[in-house]
Formats: sequence, structure tokens, C-alpha cells
Amino acid sequence: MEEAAFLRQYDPTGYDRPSVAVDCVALGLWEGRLALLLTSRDRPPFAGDWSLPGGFIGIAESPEAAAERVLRDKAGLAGVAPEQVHCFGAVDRDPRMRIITIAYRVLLDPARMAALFLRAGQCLATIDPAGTVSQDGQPLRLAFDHDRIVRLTLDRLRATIDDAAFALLPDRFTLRELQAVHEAVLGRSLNKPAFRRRMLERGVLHGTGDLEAGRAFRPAELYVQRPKG
Amino acid sequence: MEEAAFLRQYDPTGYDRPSVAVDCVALGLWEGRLALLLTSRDRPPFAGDWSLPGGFIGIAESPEAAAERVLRDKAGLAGVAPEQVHCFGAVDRDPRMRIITIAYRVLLDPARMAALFLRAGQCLATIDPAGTVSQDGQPLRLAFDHDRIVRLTLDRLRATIDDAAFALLPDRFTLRELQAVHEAVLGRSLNKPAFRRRMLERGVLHGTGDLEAGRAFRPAELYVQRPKG
DNA sequence: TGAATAGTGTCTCTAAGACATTATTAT
DNA sequence: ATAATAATGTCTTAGAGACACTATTCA
Repeated sequence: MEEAAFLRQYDPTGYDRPSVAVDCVALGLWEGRLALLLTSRDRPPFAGDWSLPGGFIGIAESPEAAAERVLRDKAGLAGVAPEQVHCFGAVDRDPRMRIITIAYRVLLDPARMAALFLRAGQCLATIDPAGTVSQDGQPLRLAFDHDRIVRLTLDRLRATIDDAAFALLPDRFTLRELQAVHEAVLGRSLNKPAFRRRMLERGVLHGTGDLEAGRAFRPAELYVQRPKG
Repeated sequence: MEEAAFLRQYDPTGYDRPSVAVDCVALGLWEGRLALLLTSRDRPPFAGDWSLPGGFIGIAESPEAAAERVLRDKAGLAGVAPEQVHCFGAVDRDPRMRIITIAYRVLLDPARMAALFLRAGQCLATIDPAGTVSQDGQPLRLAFDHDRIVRLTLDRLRATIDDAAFALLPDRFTLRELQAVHEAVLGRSLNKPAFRRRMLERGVLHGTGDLEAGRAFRPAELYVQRPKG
């Protein structure tokens, strides 16, 4: 019994193996709200539903590299930095065959969001404070266990927003913009003086001395993340 | 190009696939310190090094079920509740072949720790506050990327110790024991009145009214986690 | 000068650290 | 009683929420 288990471990090539895929949760801000890149399925299973862009991991490809490839080939997003969220491996999560998927999160800054070219069968859906994915106010049905993946990704993002917020902003940003990102991700409003105090006392911001341009009234100072000191 | 990627996704059975394994980080308290169950490797690669108990995932087996099977077959631990930590998939993490592994954490209460029967080639190593795994004061070499797995598991455990601590204690425990668990995991001492206040105000503890027995001096009250209300 | 937003002063409240004190038990 | 630990009172400090106030810019 234990011997059998050992042999199984030592020579696994003779056994059926699950396929391993990645699914990408690409998030950015769109009109001040958290938005998510989706692909529509045009055949069963889950035909007509929306799904996360994904693909199988190559035999000589790391999971991160697979996520980068999927985002490049399917959404034209190059140079992104996927971060692992969780591995989903329920036996019946795909009705066709056994597929274990690793979920990756990618945060898109405003320049990438503005340059996003949505191909046929793709959309930008919004995520409301409760975690519901919808388009034009209509909740979307997501294929497979992708609603669980999105929900867990949102929870993780909220828990780490202090560090993650910068990836959703341009290089130079105002404290108001930083607060707006926190609020959009957390789904609630924050206290202004307390937020500014906390951010400035963390020591990861550096005021540039420059002011934002093109505003009708008093312009705010532009900050950058972590200067060098 | 995109068509090729699509076909690859749709019929992956024709492609080489990585093997998928689980590795288990089984943690408990031993003589007041955080301890870890390890297995020695008796052949290359990493012969003579210690490794986490692990095994391959069956084609009709969930990752959690695989982790439970590994712990049952290799360590006699039944009825545990593995929690996923992270998926490690670097292409060269195993020199023999491509293996993606999912790390699972299991917390053992004192009864399980006392009943642990170490088989040949197994040991209980301690984890010091810096995250170093050692035995009798000697740092141990861990096979593959298992030191990274242990380190990340420890970081995650520390971040969630408020909820996880109960799994390392018996059903009934004193506040002193609860604090000792927090301190062992966090690797630092905590302030007693503040700790007690915080725990009691969380509302997840319920005093039983019973006192611990067999102590030379004033016995402490026994608490349980979350009564029913 | 006024509108509108940037940025700050300050009060309050909550929670943690520190330290001393009281309470309880076995010997 | 005494030793030893359980449990608590209270002072101080740090940080967040609330709200009003001052500062700055453009039209």
C-alpha cells in the first residue's frame, strides 16, 4: 500500500495526469470603477457565458509565463506582471475533462486601460462593491467557477490594496487619485485627513513638487511611489 | 497564431503536460515551539536532505483530497483539514521532470502531536522566529524549493494567526495557552492585558466556567472557541 | 472676487503597550 | 501565611474618524 504509493510517486509518467491551465483576472479602473476583462464563450460548455481569459501551461513554461502569454496573445497586453491568487482544482470544475487552473491577477494602469483594444467577444465588465460582475447594470453569468475566482481575487486585492493601489495609477498621481483607487477597490468611502496622514506616514510616497495641470481650480501636488531613499 | 493557441486550448490531450503534486506543511506545537513534519530523501535528487511529505494528484482526485491522502498514508494523520497556501511551478524546480506542486498547510492540535508516530526517515523539526528549519539547533537542508514553501507558509500563518491559533490548541484552553500559541507562531512576546482584552472583545471565545486542573497554583479558566450564539 | 478643490488643525474615540494591583489556589 | 500565577485597573500613546478651517488656483 505504501509501496504502491511510493512507486506512483517515483514514476508518475505512467499515470493519467490532470491538465494545468491559468486563468487571468485583469483588473483596472474604468470611469472610476473597478473593471474586469472578460471573453465570451461561443461553444459549450457554458456557451454564451463570459469567462476569464485563460490557456494551458506549456511543458516548459512557468505558470507566470503562461499567464503573460495568455494576456499578450488574447488581449494584446505585454509586459504585465501577473501575481498568483489561488489554484482551483475541483474534479468537476470543467465538465469536459480534468483541468486544474491557477488564477493570476493582473493590474492595469490608466494608460493600459485607455489603450485596451477589445476584440470581438471581449468586454470590460464592472465589479460592484459586493463583488458582482456586471455590464450596463446587468449581472453577467460567468463560466465554470470563474465567479469564485473573481470573488477571491477581489478579496485578496482588498486585503493588499495599500501596496497594490500604485499598479492601478500612473507613475505620478495625486493623493486624491490614490484615495479614489482605494475607495473603488474597497467599495466604500474613506476619511480624507486620516487617509492622507496614513499614506504620508508610511514613507512610500514622495512629493515631486510638481502640480497637476489642466484643472479648473487649485491643482494638487503630484506624488511618486518610493523615490529611492 | 491565435488559432493555434485556441486549438491547443480546446484539445490539450495531445500535448505534454506537467505533473501535478501536493506538498504538505504539517505544523504543530512541540515543547512550546512551532514544529514541522519532514521526511528524509534516500535517493537523488537531494538525497540526504529533508523534504515535505508530498505526492502526485490522481486524475479523479481533488488537490485537497490528495493532501489528505498523503498525510494519511505517509504520516498516519486522518481527518485533517488541509488549506491551500500557494502553487509552485518553476520549470526547473524538480531536476527530474516538470512538476507543479500545490502547497497545503495542516495544523495539528496537541492530541495529534502527542500521538504522532514518526516512521523511519521522518522527523519533527522546529521553526525559529526567523523561519529557519532546524533540528537540535542544526539548520536542516530542505530539498527542492521546500524552504521557500515553508517560509511562505509561515508568513501566511502569521498573517492569519487570530483565526488559525485554535487549530493548534485542544478544544478547551486557557487564555495563557492561547497567548503562548500566538507568541510561538509570531516569534515574539505579546502584552498580556492587551492580548486578553483583544481576544475577549472579538467575541469568538466563550468561558466554560471550568478551571484547569493539576496546577500547583491558581488555575485558569478554560475557554472554548465560538459557543453557538 | 468667487468657485471649487487642496491641504491641515484639532477633537474625539478606539485600541494597544506598560505597569501595578488585586484575586485565587495549593502547600 | 506564602508562593505563584490568574485576572484586572488604569495611565499613556498611537492611529483613525469627523468636521471645520485655511490655502491656493483659475476664471
